[in-house]
Amino acid sequence: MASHRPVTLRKEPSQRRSKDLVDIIVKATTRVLLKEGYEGCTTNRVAEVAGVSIGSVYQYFPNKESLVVRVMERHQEKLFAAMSEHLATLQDATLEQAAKTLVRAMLDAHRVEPRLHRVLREQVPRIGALKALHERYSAYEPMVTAWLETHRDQLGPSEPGVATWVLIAAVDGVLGRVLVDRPGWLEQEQLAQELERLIVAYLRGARA
Amino acid sequence: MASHRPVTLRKEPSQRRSKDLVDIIVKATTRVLLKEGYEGCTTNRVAEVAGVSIGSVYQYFPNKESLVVRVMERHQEKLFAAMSEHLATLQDATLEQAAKTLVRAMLDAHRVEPRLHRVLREQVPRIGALKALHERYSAYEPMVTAWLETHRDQLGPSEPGVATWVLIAAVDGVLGRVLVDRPGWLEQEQLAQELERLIVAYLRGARA
DNA sequence: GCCCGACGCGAGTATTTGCTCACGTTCTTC
DNA sequence: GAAGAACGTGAGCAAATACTCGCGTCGGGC
Repeated sequence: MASHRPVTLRKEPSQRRSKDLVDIIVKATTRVLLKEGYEGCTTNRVAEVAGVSIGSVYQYFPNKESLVVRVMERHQEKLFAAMSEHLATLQDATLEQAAKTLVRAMLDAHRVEPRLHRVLREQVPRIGALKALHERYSAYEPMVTAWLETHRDQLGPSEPGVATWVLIAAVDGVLGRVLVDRPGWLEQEQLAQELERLIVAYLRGARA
Repeated sequence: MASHRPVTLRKEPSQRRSKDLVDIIVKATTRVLLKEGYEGCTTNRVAEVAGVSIGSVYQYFPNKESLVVRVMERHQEKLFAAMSEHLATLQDATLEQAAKTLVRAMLDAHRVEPRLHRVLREQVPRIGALKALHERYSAYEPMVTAWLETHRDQLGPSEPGVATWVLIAAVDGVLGRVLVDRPGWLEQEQLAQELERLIVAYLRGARA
C-alpha cells in the first residue's frame, strides 16, 4: 500500500550476507516482542535472540524505535494484503454483502498474526515515529465511506463519515477485546455472524 | 464497589501528616502519568513532583507498580460511582431506555477524567497486579446480562451472554477511539444518539 | 592474489532505573 | 519533659539500558 522506503535503516545492506542479517534482526525483534512484550524488548536482548552482535544491530538500525517500526511495517503490509482482497469487491455489494465483506476483511486481518497484532496495538506506545504507524491501521476507512455514500438510500439517519467511523471503531473494539479475552473466538463462525448483524442493524438504522 | 483494603501499602500511615503524604504521592503519580505517560512515570520523578523524598515514597509504597495500582483503584472507584447511579435504574427499563441508560453510564464514566482514563487503559501494562485491575473495568457486565435475560422476548437471535459481551466491547471500543482521536466528541449529543441506535438496532436484531 | 570497502564483533560507556539504609526530625504518650 | 515510636530525608547502590568505537574478518573487483 506504500512503497518500501526504509527510512528506518541507517545504511542499506548491499551484500547478501547483510541483507540476511537485517532480516534475522527484524524476525528476532518480532519474537522478542511476542515473548517479552514491548517493555522487555531491549536492544541487547534482540541481538542475543538474533544470535548477532549488538554492534551489528546498530550498523543498520539507528535506534530501538526503528526496530519496532520495521516490525510494524511488515505486519501492516500483511494486514493490508489480507484486507485488500476482500475490500476490492466492496463497491458493488448489497448491504448484507458489504457487511459480510467488511467483517471477513477485519477478521482476516486479525487472524494474520493475532498475538503479534495484540502486542503491537496494545503495548507499542503512540509516540514519535510509531504514532504515524498506529494511525495507518485504519487506512481502509475511505473505502467504507465511499461504499456508504453510494448506498445512502438504503441507510438510516447516520452520515456516512460518522457511520464509517462508529462502525469500524465498534468492530475493531470487539475484535480487540476478542484478541485479549477470548482469542479462541477468532475462529468461531458465530463471532462473524454477530458482527455482521451488528453492522447491518446499525446501518439500516432504527429509531432510538 | 470494593472495600478499601490497601494491600498496596507497605505500612499504614497513622498520623495526619503521613496520611496527607500518601495522598500527595498518589496525586503526584496521577499528574506524572498524565504529563509523561507510563514510560516517563519513574519513582524518582514522582517523588520530585510530589515534593517529597524518594525515601518517603518507599516508606509506604513497596514498589513502583503499587503507585499505579493506587491511582487505578481511585479512578475506578469514581467510574463505578458514576456508572452505578445510571445502572441502578436499568432493571425495569424498556429497550430504548436501557440503551440510553447504558450509553449515558459509559459516557459518564469516560467523562470523569478522560485523559487519565486513556493513559490508564492504553499505556498501563496488563501484567502482575495491574492485570486484575484492568479486568475490573467491565465489572458491570452482569447487570447488563441480567437485563437482557429478563427481556429476552424483545430481543433478536443473540444469546444474552454473547450479546452483552459484544455490546460492551463495541461501545467501549468506540469510546476508546473517541478518547484517542476525537476527544471533543465526548461532549457531543450526536455521539450518544449514534451509540444508542447501535445498541437498539443490534439487540432488536436483524436478519443478516 | 591483492586490496579496500563492506561487514561483523563485543567490551565498554554514560545514563537511568528502582530501591535501600543510616540518620535526623516530629509527634505522642506518660 | 523524657523517651520511644512514627515519620521524613537524600546520598548512593546494583542492575539495566541504549548506544559507540576500535578492531578483526570477509568478499568481490581488478
